[in-house]
Amino acid sequence: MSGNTTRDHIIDAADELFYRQGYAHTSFSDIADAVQISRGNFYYHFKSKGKILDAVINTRLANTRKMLAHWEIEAKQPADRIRSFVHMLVANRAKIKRYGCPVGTLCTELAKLNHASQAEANQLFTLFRVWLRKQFTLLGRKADADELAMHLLARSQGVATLANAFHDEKFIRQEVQRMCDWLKSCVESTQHDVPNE
Amino acid sequence: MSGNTTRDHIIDAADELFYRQGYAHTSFSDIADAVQISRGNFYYHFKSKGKILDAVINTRLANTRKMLAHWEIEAKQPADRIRSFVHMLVANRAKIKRYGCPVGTLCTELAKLNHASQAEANQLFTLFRVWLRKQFTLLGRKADADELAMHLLARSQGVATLANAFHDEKFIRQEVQRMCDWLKSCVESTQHDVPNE
DNA sequence: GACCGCATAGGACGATTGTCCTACAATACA
DNA sequence: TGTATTGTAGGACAATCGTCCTATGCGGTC
Repeated sequence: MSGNTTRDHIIDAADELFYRQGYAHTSFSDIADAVQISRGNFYYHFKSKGKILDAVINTRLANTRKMLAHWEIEAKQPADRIRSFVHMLVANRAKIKRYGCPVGTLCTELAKLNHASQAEANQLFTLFRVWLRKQFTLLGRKADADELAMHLLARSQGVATLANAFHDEKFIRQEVQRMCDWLKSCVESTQHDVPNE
Repeated sequence: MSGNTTRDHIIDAADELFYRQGYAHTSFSDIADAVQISRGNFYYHFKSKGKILDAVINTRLANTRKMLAHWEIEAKQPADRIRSFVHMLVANRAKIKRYGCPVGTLCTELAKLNHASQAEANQLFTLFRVWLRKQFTLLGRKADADELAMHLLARSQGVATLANAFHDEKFIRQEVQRMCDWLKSCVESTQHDVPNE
């Protein structure tokens, strides 16, 4: 994913392991084994485990920003952009089924640990929230854009949580269809309010 | 909550701590401090940490069954019963804001740990799922009762996750209102399909 | 009072954790 | 070739974990 320095390899391996096993349950030995590096040598690259977490979060933030920007370029219509967001659930359905949502599960875990990097992890949610809000505003729903953004964010979180618990990919497809229907009704009711364009 | 034997006190304390801090992050010392008991003495009551978890899950299952049965007695109309479920989010909003949903966060954590008690914890979800399905069936939505049950379950999970991440109680109220509106439209569309009663 | 079973206290145990330290290999520059 | 910088290996470390063991106290029953 990132560059090919040892530091980047550590971040990549930690990213994947944090996702699969959780942050607290992933030890230095786990990451060391994945990167094929000595455990003690870690502290040359990162001063503490928390610093690795911060680096992973920052990488995720950067990747998310790129993805959101890409969706804006790819689709001109805000409704299509929002569909890109919703469709992410389908695209990642196999991993979501096994490990849940990378953002949601990390934020949930850090909240329980009362970890110092909670706020930074929550920025991942904020990134999606602000972006969705922007799209709903463009849709002509300025007044309740944030509410709609949070609503959609919550629904995707719920889908990921249950798909993970019940190990059910079909449920993801089912709910994505529902979300698309809902989005359609959002657009239609807006077009009804606003006279022409 | 439960009886007043030492064993019950341990289960109660573990229940609360597992909820607040997570299972893995809660040590025997933590529980021992809460119950004011010697750490080593634990193994007289439970052979392993996993056994405590099982006991906690079984307690939660029993309490959930009681709660669901109570909701059925309290309300005759299935729509009102479902409203009881949705309203649970509002009733527990303070704790949900701080610690998320007790069921969702536990299942998510056990999935990451690949813990042996995953299936038992997921039974908590199943309990709600089956109960909701029953209510939607009574509402005359037999064909898609399970889909509607999962849909509502997912939405409450999403609400809990985001309310926790953003530390936002108002969002809970907002989404509960939306769910009630959705439920109303469910009932209305059903009455429209079925001629009379 | 002697005895027995339930309950508890406190500590030993091996393993694992995150952290830190020092010695060695490799590369670049003089 | 000699030297300095950068990266790596491997282990020591204190702390904490879940687990287990043994000694002690408390309650009844003969």
